[in-house]
Amino acid sequence: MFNPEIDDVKALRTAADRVFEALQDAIVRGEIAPGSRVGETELAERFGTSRGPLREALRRLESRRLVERTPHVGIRIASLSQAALIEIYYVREALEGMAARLAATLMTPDEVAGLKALLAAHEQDEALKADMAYFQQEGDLDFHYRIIQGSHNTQLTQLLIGELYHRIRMYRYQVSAYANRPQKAFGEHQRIAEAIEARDGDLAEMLMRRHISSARQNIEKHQKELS
Amino acid sequence: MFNPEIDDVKALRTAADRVFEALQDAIVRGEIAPGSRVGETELAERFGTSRGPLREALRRLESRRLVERTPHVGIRIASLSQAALIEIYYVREALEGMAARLAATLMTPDEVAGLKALLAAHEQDEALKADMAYFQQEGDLDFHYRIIQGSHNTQLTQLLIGELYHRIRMYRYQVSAYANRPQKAFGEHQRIAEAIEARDGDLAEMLMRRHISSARQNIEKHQKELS
DNA sequence: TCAAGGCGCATTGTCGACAATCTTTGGATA
DNA sequence: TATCCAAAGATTGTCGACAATGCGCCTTGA
Repeated sequence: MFNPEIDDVKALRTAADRVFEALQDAIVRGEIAPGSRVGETELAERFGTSRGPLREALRRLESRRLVERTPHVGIRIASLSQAALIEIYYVREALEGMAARLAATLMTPDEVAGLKALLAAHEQDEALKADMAYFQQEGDLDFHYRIIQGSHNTQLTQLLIGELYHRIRMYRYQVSAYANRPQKAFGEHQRIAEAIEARDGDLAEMLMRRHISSARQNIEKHQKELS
Repeated sequence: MFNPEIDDVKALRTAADRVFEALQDAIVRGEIAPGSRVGETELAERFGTSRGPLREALRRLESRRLVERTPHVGIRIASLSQAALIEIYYVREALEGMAARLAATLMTPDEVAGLKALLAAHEQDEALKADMAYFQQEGDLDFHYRIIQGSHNTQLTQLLIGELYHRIRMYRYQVSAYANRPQKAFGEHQRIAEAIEARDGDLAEMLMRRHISSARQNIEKHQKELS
């Protein structure tokens, strides 16, 4: 198998990079309470480094809006408000719609085959553990990742996977996943995949936008019920 | 009187923030050659600070993809390839299309009036200095900025103005602006504004996407001619 | 003459200490 | 009793020095 520790050292040489990933992971997983203020010394100690590399990591996390910083005061872990989550879904709708459009044209046959295989696996899962929302969520992300990468647009991919998705995942950990209409979503996934296989960019974009728009409306409904 | 040094300190408290903005500006304006390697000590000296704050600024610029960093080797100023520019235009098309859609619904009457006033001013400019491409470009950005902010979507605005536009501007400085079909673009701007004023989100999005798509195709044509 | 290996230099990565700023706590006064 | 001011404590911002890594040059051997 593989040794994560050695692997880490080889993959991320500098302490600043290491603490960046570790801290990002801790924030996304909710191991640090959102909205809480944290001291630099405390964090540096926790991750076994000094404040120098830590501050570099914080600057990068600030760019990704995972921490909020106020000069001379300190940093606090970002908490994704309900309003911000809805806003992100509009951004997702636009970007992933475009990704689906591009994927319909640019995905290689191998990538299309992989997408179909993923859906087949999900179909099995769905029969077995229809109510295990967590795996549903992760499977959902896998599906979306593949289409985003299928756009063959590096800028688009970096923006979505490299920046937005961390915050979406953070929110999912916070509210431990809506009962996110799994069977309905699965059907939508399949029709999107079919449109891509048929190389129909217009349709793929439209279906993807509806898919994400539905998810957003679902979230909005839950938010209103809970308030 | 007033002391500019103190004033600087008041505007941007920390040296890291100051050097971040200054360096970003220098990169976007092309004052530092794209693709060139630069030493940390050299940069720190240039901006009158030490390497600590400079490295924090570099991390943020790395997040914005304005510099590329390789561990233990150094940083180089990003150079936007032609392929990357095209990719960014697809992202723009998706995001600004969504912005126009949202703006049609959410812009306040004041904002709509401001947008129309801006276009009226551009019409005057156009008559006076029809060939001054530079002002055309800046006017173009003003128009797009207003619609983006009119979306009232903070995430969308941050993504476009806070991240993407810096790189687009950088490219414009590099190639000192295409003769970017100014009169045609102006007409498109006006029709977009009309759609927003009519609160027609579908139309506003479609027109904005066509507008940006045309610009992209124009750039692609120029790229092919020059190669 | 060319290639391979090692040595030295330059640059980046990290750390601990010091300075600057904010927050809080305590007390004095209205 | 409430409010304002001041001083102390704690936290962030900055700096210079030291360690670690990579790169280039020189030497040495075939």
